[in-house]
Amino acid sequence: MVSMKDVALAAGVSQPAVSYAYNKPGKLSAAQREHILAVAEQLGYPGPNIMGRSLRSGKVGAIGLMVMDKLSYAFADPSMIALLRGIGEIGELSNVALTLFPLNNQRIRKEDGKPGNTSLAVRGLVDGLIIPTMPDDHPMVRAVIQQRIPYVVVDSPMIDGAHYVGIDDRGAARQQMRHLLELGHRRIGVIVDRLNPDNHRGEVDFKRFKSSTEMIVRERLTGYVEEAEEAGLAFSDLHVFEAGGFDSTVGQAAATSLLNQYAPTAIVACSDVMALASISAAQALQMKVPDDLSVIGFDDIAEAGNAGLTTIRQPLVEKGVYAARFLVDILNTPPSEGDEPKRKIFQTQLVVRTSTRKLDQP
Amino acid sequence: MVSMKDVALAAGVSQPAVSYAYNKPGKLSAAQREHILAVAEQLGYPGPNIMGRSLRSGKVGAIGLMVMDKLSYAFADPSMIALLRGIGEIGELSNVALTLFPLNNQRIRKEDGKPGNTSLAVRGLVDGLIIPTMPDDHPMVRAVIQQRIPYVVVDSPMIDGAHYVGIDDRGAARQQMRHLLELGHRRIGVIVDRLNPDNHRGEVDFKRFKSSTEMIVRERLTGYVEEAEEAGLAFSDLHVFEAGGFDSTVGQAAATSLLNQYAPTAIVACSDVMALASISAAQALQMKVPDDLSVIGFDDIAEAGNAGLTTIRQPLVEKGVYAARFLVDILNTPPSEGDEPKRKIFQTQLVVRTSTRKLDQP
DNA sequence: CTGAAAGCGCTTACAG
DNA sequence: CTGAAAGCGCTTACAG
Repeated sequence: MVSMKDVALAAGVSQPAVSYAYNKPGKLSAAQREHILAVAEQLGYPGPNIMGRSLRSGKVGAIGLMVMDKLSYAFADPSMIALLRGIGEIGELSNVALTLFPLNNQRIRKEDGKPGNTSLAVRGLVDGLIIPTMPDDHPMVRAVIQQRIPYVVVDSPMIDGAHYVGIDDRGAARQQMRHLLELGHRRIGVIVDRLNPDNHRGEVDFKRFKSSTEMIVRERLTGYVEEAEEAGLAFSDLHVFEAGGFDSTVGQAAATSLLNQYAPTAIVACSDVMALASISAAQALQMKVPDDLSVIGFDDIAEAGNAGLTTIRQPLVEKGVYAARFLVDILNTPPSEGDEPKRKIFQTQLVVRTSTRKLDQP
Repeated sequence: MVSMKDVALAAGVSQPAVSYAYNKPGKLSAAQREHILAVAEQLGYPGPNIMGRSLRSGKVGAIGLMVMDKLSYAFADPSMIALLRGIGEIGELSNVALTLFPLNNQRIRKEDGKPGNTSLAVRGLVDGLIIPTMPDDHPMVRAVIQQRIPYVVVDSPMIDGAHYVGIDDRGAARQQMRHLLELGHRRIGVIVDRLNPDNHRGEVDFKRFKSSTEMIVRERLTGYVEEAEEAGLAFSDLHVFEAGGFDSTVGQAAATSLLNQYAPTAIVACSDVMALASISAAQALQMKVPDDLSVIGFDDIAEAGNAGLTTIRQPLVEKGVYAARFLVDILNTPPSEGDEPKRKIFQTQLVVRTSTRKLDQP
């Protein structure tokens, strides 16, 4: 690998002169600069090495995205893809690379409290991080804060003083539930993806609901319960089922259990993926949507429109745009005392399609 | 930022001792090591900094993916997403991060040949690269080769001695065309996404076909032409239209022009996105698929199944798996003389659904 | 098992 | 405008 030293030697100048040729053209005469670059070209010198540069300057030129679970799951999740598209739009404006960190790769502080390898491989590889939808108090998030890596949270966790992009999850969830109640439904089932990252599947009792570490789902479920209570329904009337994951397969399993056990007339799902899985499950049981079952989702991903799914629209791509923009702003502006954290709470919107209908009076 | 030096000072040991505590436990007594790690913990030392480490060791712990065009386009492209899923599956096994480099961000060698900034920001940020579907002789690919960054090509360009993952594009394309010919179609239109990255749109003449820099599309088009010629049709009988991009919008525009100008009974598309766009265009013109128009795609993305699209299935995810596996192997095995480049050519398969049918005899 | 030295490639004060 | 020095944080021979 040819380095600045080699170029300097061949050009008959000092090594810093080569650095100036690339980074501070004003410090050199035009002739000197051209000579150096010509020699570099001839030697096949590829330009300043990022590692050397960033060790000195502290800047890398990449931003990172934390990914819970496996990377391959993330790329299978439409709402994550939408977020990535949004981040990508800003990333390219700002000329940075985007690095994805699957968290299940990272070695974290040992649980037993003994001194262990607390390494977070993020450090040094990126200038800042976007943290989307992590559980409360995840050790990785603690590590990021402790290392003072600049970061922006999308959706969760809500951290005091952190830059944040999200929506009013509880309010949107109430709107979801209200829609079904207004259509006359009272026997309503709920499908959530997961309340804790422990892959638990099945019916959710009050205790598990309250102990949830996933803020987004907990907030939505809280919204469902609040809205239902105003209509005279208790938590136990709702029949909440947890899929234990984010994909269609586990969603269908959860919905099948729910339908078999409680025969609801409507299902509220905490994501479109879960809602579409519920529709598949219903169809497999020879039920027609919306004639035999109303289903409402959350997100308004592209497939929702195709499938005629009634849902809550949230600006998935825009959230990525804002998160990336916030992060780039932070990185370009040295922090000073009294800085307010940047916050953006987007509006959501009920989109009524054909998967929900008025309950026939018996 | 607390560094090894600080930890060493506080622990009363040399700085290399701290390094050993993290990386070569055998070099220290257990007591010494525990003491150092305890002090590190107490100081909030986050572990060895990647930049410092990689400057010495030459290893980063991340692999990169080159992305033509904008990052946000890539995340909108189902076949790119599938590739990413495959790469993700291996990445997590090997405990590496995945960095995406949008090429339109990268500064490349000036076209005029004058000495310029030839920087490829990739260097130093990743240990190796996956290069998917780039034009022949792209300056970025040349830069990668010149800098001796380990890389694996997916689909294109075909480079002598390069590690490679792909399919038999020409053969698969012939199969596509053969399917329509066997159904009796003779007035056949072709929709390709793009033959050159110059955003040209419209009908493609023989000269443009031959000057294409996009190997994959060129190969497929060559397959169409070869197969058609065996059935007595010339290039000019095929009415090839170029969308000038990869998304549905430009695909619909191209298909609309094709349908209006030549009223074909069948369309061969070089991707499922283009095929589905063609179906939309046909429907907008009050044509029924397959009654008035047969359409065949390429890729077999998820939407193809839902839409009943006849297509060529290629293992999109598996290509990512192999590319990542190849790269990880290369990085873990020092290269030696006489190494054969790794190659994997996957089989493809015609999947007949409901978007194609036998041409009614007039 | 332990410590002091050298150096990875670079940038940035600093002195001429 | 130009050059020599220092140092970013780390790892790896090398000597004890």
